[in-house]
Amino acid sequence: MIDDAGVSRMARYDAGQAEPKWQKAWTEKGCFETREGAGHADRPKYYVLEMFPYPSGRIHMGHVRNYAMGDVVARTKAAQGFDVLHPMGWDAFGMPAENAAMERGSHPATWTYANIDAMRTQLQAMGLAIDWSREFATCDPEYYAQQQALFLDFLDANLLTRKSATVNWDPVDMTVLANEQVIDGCGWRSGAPVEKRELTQWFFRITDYAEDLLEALDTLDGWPEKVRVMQRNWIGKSHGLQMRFEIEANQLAPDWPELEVYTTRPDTLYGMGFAAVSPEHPLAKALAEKVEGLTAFIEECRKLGTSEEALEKAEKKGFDTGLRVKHPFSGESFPVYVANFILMDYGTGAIFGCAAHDQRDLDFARKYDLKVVPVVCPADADPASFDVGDEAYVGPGSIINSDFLNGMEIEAAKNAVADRLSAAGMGEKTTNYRLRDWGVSRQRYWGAPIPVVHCDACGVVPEKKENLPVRLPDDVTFDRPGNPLERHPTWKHVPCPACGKDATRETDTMDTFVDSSWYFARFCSPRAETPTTRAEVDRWLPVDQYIGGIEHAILHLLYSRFFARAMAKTGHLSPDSVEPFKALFTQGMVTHETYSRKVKTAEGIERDVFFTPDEVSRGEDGTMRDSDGQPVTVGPTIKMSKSKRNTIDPEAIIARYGADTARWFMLSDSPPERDVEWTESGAEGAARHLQRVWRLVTEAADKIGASSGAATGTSDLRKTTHRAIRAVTDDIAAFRFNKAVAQIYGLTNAIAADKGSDPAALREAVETLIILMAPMTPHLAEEAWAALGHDAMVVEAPWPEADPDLLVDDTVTMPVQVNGKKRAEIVVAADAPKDVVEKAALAEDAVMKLLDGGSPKKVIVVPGRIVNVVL
RNA sequence: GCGGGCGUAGUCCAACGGUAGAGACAGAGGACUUAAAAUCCUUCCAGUGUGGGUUCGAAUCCCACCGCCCGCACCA
Repeated sequence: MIDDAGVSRMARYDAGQAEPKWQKAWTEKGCFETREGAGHADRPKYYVLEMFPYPSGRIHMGHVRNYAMGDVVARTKAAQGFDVLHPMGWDAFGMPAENAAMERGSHPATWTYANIDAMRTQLQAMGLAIDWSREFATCDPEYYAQQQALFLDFLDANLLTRKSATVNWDPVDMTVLANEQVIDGCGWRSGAPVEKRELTQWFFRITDYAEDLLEALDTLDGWPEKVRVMQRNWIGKSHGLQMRFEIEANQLAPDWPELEVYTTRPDTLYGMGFAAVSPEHPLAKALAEKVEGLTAFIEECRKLGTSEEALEKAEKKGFDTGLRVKHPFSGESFPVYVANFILMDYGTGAIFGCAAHDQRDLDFARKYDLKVVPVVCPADADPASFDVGDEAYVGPGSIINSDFLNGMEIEAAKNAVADRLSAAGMGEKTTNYRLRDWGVSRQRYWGAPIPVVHCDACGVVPEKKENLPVRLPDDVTFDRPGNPLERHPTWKHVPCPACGKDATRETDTMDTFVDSSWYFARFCSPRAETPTTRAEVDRWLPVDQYIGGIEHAILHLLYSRFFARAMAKTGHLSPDSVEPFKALFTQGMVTHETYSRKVKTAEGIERDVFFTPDEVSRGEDGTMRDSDGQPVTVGPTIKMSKSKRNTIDPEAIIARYGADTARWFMLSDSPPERDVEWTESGAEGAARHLQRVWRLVTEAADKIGASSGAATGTSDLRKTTHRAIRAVTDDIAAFRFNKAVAQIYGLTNAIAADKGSDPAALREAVETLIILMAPMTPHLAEEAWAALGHDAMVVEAPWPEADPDLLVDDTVTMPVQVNGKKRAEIVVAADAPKDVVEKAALAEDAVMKLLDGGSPKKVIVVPGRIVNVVL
């Protein structure tokens, strides 16, 4: 940027100089520190929280957007008289720190805390209104000590269980994953296909709360419907029947007199064609020892399991075990298969197959030539001839081919079957959930150690609370895969807390999602010697506004809801705080164009090579790579990502334009829930606007001088000012930051266009502009506020109130439609009665011409809005 | 396949069922300047994805279809 002559250089707003100055001023005055204890109990509380970052080392534009939004809320609420809690911390445990340690031969803590320092500096450069005195990282022993205390309390309250289970094993990260962390059959972090393993693990009993977590979703009206739907589906409640089939006498499985299945369609019991169990079903395992080929089949299923399945569009495969079950009513005999499409995780891991009314069962039956009997007949079909082809019929209808059920509707038939089976002691109605217990054991170092000891004599013994924290040892190595805690020479050898004999520590650590499931509560009293202090959590929780990415719609948000319930049960939270987040806002992503070229590798494979925005320039002939002057392909606008190299570094933007510009641009244009595209021209436009505001303010400061009388009258400028107050206030409250920004542009334009307003009205307009902008561009606002002669800071200024008298007009311009088409405009008094408005409309030339002397069929007058004349 | 969302100027986006345009970006012209930058002024551009319906009146409500995005996905 070329510097200009001295005069205009003086006039320019220098963000690089102003921003650190005001950040220092805020910090010195403790503007954002929220007091504990009595605090500001006279003021209503407001807790605003953005999802805390993982300390990867650098902030990205997604952070800028997220924290800019939260900051607008925090600053606006503070100006509106709320006692605001707006803290920040670090979600600091997890695999990347271990990976970094492996690569660099250093310690995860070194890497993590260095990253935290770097990111704190970057976040502070954004000028966020954060109470940094409450900062903590989840890897601080002070934090995980309290998490271990929670774990022990949960254990005591039967909220935890230790059980052997088939778990998802990530072969790359060499650790267990929760169901929620398996995406398309692959580990959420490593992307490697997940394997099944049998391990003894700690589980939080989240399924005990399945019904509560589901029902309470209806009360979360401050949450996006989308997220509630996703959680509802995840919990996956279904009503059905758990029933038992008698297994016919055989040599193969003499210990198995019956097979238990779960069904939501007991009405189709007479349509049964086969029974099937999961390859992981105990019966399958028992049979595998005796039935030739079954072991191989099960092994094949296990391997295919999850990854290829998606590609191959799930071909149904089965293995006839030779076993047969008896129909409970007809006595008919049906084969039992082991089938690859039966999930062990759901229901009982076994089904009865009704081919005619379930697509999967039909595919399977056609393949193995099994019986297909339609038992539900649609209303418009002939029961005598109704049959299915290759498409199962799943719609409503009446029951056929089903003995005592014939003629019933589906619901009645379900009940009839359930009644008869339960009377015979062969089944009962059950409610089933898709939600599984939350397995939290991880075979990793960089996590909170699970505070239990294994003793040969006493079994699993909880560590004593006074011995917390169970600290991670510092002297560990990462030169080999696996868990360093396991192979540490001394760490795990401890006396049993119960009997004092030699025993072994648990070497598993907790899933990092545990860390983030209660940090919002810890912020209320971050230095307490207990996990929470009731006075503080009772004052602050629930979080009034939580802001973060949609990617946490299930995992983090569901776990946190469970944790709040568990903490309430163990006395760490009020029973009123079981919903930790009163309102949730999920912001969109930050996107950018991509720049690439097709390049052939040595093997002759064509692939894309990407370039960063810094490496290319847009010219008249298209977009070129600077280093070689050759064109690049401008690709789709997608989420900023390292792999596509379409990232913009916030630090560079702040250095170039200032934090206010970055914040302003992030809030402009796109609605916050939608994706926003970062463009160079957009950023420049934002910077230009801030310069313009600065210029208007300094010009106005000259005009206003020292005059300080209150503005009076009803000038256009005053009306515009007060309308902006109303609109911006409403827009910010409703998370319509893009509209608030547009309103501020409107007010800015009005001030720029204003010629003759009196100094008082001009002062009012300019000061309003500054205060309305302050939540978004706080540094510029302070600088401008000072330029107008204020000694106090704008953060201390109260939010303005709109004067209702200035929001209404005396007269309004109303369009006049004839048959829905606009033909004229009339100007009438705002409170003119309908008949006056009607008369004025009908007196318009254009209307009279169309009326042609006749009288209208109807005249609709919407006061203040429109007149429609119907001929 | 199921569920949710979105389609409005060249672009991003506004519009209680009531004049399609608040605002921004980009473009064009002009002013200032030796020139450029910066700044200021003026200005072009769509009738709302498509087809129906409800209504005095539809971008908005309803139905169908098309396109894009996001979840979930053998859940018995």
